[in-house]
Amino acid sequence: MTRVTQAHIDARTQDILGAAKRLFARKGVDGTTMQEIAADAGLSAGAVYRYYESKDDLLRAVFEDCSEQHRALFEEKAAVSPSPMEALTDIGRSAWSQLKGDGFRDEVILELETALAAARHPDELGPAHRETLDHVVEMLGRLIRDAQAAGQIEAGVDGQALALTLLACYLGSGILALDGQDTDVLVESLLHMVNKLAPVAGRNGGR
Amino acid sequence: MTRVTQAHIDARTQDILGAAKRLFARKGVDGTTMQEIAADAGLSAGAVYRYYESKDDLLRAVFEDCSEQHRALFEEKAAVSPSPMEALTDIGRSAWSQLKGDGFRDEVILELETALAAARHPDELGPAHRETLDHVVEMLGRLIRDAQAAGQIEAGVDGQALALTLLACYLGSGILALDGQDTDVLVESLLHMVNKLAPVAGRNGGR
Amino acid sequence: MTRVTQAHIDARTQDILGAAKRLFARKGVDGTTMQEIAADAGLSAGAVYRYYESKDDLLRAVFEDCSEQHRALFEEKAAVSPSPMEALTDIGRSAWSQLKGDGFRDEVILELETALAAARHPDELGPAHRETLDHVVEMLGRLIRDAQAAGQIEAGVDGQALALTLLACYLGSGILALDGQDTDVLVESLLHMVNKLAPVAGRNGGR
Amino acid sequence: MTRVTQAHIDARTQDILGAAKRLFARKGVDGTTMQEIAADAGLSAGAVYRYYESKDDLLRAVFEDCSEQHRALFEEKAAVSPSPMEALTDIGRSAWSQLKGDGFRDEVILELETALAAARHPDELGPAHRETLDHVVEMLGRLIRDAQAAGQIEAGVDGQALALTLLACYLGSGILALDGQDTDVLVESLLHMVNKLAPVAGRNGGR
DNA sequence: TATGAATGAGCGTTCATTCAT
DNA sequence: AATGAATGAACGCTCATTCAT
Repeated sequence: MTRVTQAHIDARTQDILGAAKRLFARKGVDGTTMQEIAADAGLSAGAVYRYYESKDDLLRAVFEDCSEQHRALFEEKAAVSPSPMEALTDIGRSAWSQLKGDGFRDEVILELETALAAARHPDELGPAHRETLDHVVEMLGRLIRDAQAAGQIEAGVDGQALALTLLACYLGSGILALDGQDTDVLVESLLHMVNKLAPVAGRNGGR
Repeated sequence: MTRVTQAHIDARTQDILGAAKRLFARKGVDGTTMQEIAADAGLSAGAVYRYYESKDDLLRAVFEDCSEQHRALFEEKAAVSPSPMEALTDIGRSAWSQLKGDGFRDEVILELETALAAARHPDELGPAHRETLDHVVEMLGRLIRDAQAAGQIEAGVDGQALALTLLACYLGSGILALDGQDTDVLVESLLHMVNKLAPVAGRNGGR
Repeated sequence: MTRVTQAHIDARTQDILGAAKRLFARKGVDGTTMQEIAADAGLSAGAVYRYYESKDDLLRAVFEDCSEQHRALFEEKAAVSPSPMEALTDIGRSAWSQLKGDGFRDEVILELETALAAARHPDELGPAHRETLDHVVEMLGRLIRDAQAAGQIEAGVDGQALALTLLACYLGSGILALDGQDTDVLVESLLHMVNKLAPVAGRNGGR
Repeated sequence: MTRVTQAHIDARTQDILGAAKRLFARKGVDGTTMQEIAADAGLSAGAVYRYYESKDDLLRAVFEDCSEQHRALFEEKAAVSPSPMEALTDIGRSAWSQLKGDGFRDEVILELETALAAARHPDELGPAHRETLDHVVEMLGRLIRDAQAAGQIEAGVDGQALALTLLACYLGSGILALDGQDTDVLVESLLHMVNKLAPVAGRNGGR
């Protein structure tokens, strides 16, 4: 009998989540009050608790959303490219270009917060965080193995290790980007190195 | 001729700083009370304020100390090696091996906290953080240029970009290490790639 | 000719009152939310306010209902018995037997709550509470005087005082029953004493 | 090295306990804020938490103190009297006379609150409350048995039941006293009945 | 210099009550 | 008449900081 639709509830939930992400990123989790989140979401203090049980619960939702975003970022590009190496290149360029986007600064900060929280609460948040990272590594690893099968990367290369390296580079780039460093040149440098991993014969190509 | 020597004061100051680093890393800055820091340092709550004006002041000192450590980590190894490439390799191996050390977990966490704090307070903490990173990049860049001069790395490589890449990789490895990922294979993979940057003639050897 | 009949309204009012009594008794007045009462009565949060102006208003109704119950408890039995002494005995046994009934636990608790509320708000709730007690005392007093007139209790006994004593004993038994004490032996002990109040001649019978 | 003695700490603890008892009794537990308790005890809001972990903890202490008081009330008089019957009489008169004392009103209210709390939280508070009551019953039972041995009360009387009856009467008198009823005549009425329990021969004297 | 009791502002959270639908 | 989302004041509690000793 209520006029309030599920869509409305979902919208509010997203409003709050968005406000929380924005504020947690900019002022820190402890530096953000529930009042502020509510106000930012256009609600009164108490109303937030209809949608999230507690600040902790909200924080968990933010972390989850964050992981989802990161997972999606790498997922999308994986399928479309014609060759594995091109896919790798595309993913790299697109991932790094996001780093410069205005809205992405908050995502990076939240990824760091997530990592910290996971490190401090290994039992509650650790598994989820690790799973997210594992997922990305796995996807990259698969791409690398494909590239090896296609003769675009030396067979001797440890695909898992390389995947980890690329991920580490991406995460670290986030930190550097936060600091205002120019990370555009960084991805080119990285891609250059990856290209050098092509088998010599293959690189020399059609001679 | 006070009874209290400067040495005593310095020792106390270090006690407090150490306690703060340990606790900030493990429980978070806001999750740590001044009481706890004092207790951990063997002092009463009020005594801390003789050494640090405020919690913020103490936090600043922790960040500074942290930066100092990172700077030193890369500095040491730079001088001793016979060839630039070997120096690079040494630095990489030693930096990454530290990541596995038990006590280093705290350092990594604090580095992330520092990065976050710098991102949130660009005016107060940003410059110091950026300077620390710049310092490392500069040092690595110098080494790379030396390696290029010595014919160990292609002349065409952008030294600055490569330095950034290596640093990003190191920072990201910290996050992965926090998560329990094996970062030993990572550094080998990275060094392998760097080695591939040697000029073709050089790599092809005596032909 | 509204669709909503008075019967419907009354039923709702009773639903709410019942829910409030149950919950107030079990969780305390402050420990019970209007939401809970509404839910227990099968209504939404806001609907309660159509029947009771406020929580305080509802509480007042609960107290009143409670007093009514107590009054009725003693009233019923008073009329039917053939002799005053038997009436007294009947009332005692029936009152005490109720104490053991499962549903009566809540009534006892609410009686205590009423007493407390009356003590704390002598002006608003005091008179009503006192009147209820007075009513019972008066009824018992009348019975006792009847018993004296019938030679079943010494003429010298202060009827008012004895009535108070019996009431006190009943109220106290509620507290003991709440604690799980066996109050069955209690009433027998009390009745035994009351019987001893018979005039010596009467007790000795025809001598 | 502190100037603050244990005596000072104890005094504060008592201040707070006293304030809590007073306020809990007069305004109810939920109607009393920690602020008020602190203010009444001459402290700031936060200071209370040095002495009591939480409001619940403080409430527990109030209940305990209350039980202690009740226990002591019956204990004292038990020893001094020459004959068991006289002891019983003394205890009765002294217990009831306290009921009229100004400061005792609060104690009675708190006893009711304790009973309610025990009824609602049987696992946490129930045992302690029951123990207190048992203690009093036991003491009265012993006195009654002594009186029986001394020929002052019929051997046929169930001592335990009589003890319970006396206690119930006392507890109920508290409620009546709260209501402003005159409980002085009540105790006399009760003692009169107890005296009637003397063996007939004894009461009739040597004949 | 060191202590630790005290302060008090501020936070997360609850819930009686309102009101648009 | 009924709903239930929203309000917002108020509470219990924490903790950085101060200061008498």
